[in-house]
Amino acid sequence: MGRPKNFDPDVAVAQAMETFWSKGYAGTSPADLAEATGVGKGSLYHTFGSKRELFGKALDLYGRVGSELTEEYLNEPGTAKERIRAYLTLLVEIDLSLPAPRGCLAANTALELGGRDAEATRAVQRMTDETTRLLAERVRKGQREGDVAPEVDPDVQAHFLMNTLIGLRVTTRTHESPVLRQIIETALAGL
Amino acid sequence: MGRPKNFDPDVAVAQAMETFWSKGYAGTSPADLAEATGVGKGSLYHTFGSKRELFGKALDLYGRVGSELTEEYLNEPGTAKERIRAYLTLLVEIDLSLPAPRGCLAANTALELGGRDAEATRAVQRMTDETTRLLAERVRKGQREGDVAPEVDPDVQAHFLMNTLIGLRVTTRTHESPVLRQIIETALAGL
DNA sequence: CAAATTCTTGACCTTCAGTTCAAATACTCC
DNA sequence: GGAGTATTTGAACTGAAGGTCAAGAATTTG
Repeated sequence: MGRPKNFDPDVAVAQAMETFWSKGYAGTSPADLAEATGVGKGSLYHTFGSKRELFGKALDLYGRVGSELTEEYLNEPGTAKERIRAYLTLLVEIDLSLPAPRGCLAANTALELGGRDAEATRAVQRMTDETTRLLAERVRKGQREGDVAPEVDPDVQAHFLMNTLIGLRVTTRTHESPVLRQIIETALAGL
Repeated sequence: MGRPKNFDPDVAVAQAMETFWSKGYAGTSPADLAEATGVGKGSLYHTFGSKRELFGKALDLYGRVGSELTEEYLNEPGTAKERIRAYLTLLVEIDLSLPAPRGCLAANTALELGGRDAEATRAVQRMTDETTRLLAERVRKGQREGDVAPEVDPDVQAHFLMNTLIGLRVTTRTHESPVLRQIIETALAGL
């Protein structure tokens, strides 16, 4: 009953996510969000309550999409080293293909809101933990399949790779593809 | 001639640096800067021209202090691996000892202003390049002294370590000391 | 001391971020 | 069609960010 929405909230969240990703949380104004979604400011507030809540939804979406992509990509055929290399390379190349690299929304948020926004910090932590889990799982799979040495500690290795990944997505802001490839190759030496 | 300044601009820049470091560029208001420096807003504008220019000075100072610290710390007695371990550990522990970790001003700036502020991006790039250079030099020294294998490529290794360092200073926002130590240890395996 | 110069203070201005709201609009059910 | 409900729209509000400026205060030079 009542007037039907003339926009899809899920689509709007996705568009908001892109905007937050490119411009940061503080750097995105309600006017920006209205423009990005094609929805009036008032409507956005009516639907999402506040900028912060919309951002929360955007972060959640980012986490879901990211972990899906990670899982799929890591588990295509190949050795652990090959798949993790492909995964890291993919993320870097996507970012570099953009007019302006924007890194990882989670890492950006950790830096922008870390400490000052407990909930955002927790959300970021959940995402990194999830990715770390998937990496550790993939390393274990590699050990079962014999392409990763048994003395490697999957959890330690996963934390290390996650840290490298975060670094890469900052380094894309200032460095070019060849350097990034070398970093990836060096990081994979332990596998 | 004229009325003498009743504050030291260099000190004010240092205080501004701390504030930008903790709160980010956009998150720091002229009022914040006035409070942090104990200097009136008007005076700050009179001396530094604009918030952006003050930030530029703060970034420069950060670069100078950082590269000095890096050089000294890396070149105390010990093997390359020991000294680089000590250096990475130092930075992480300093950050963790703070009420709220604030990472690395350069990395924070790369994420906050990367793309949108060409000069800031260049400044950050200069700093990372400088640190990378110092790391590469230290690896070479290790090779001369026989504690680093000759087949290691110092430049590649330095880029890799720099990337790890950047990652660490984001990861401090969400993770605890033991995990960070493991990451450092894993990253040092190539030395 | 007067003149010239530079710095400080704090009020003031403009712009915009973030949000709210009243009125208008679109729909369903009876 | 009218009642009731939900959404849209854009105007309007509040507060603060970033910056400017006129007036006065502190100094050196003559």
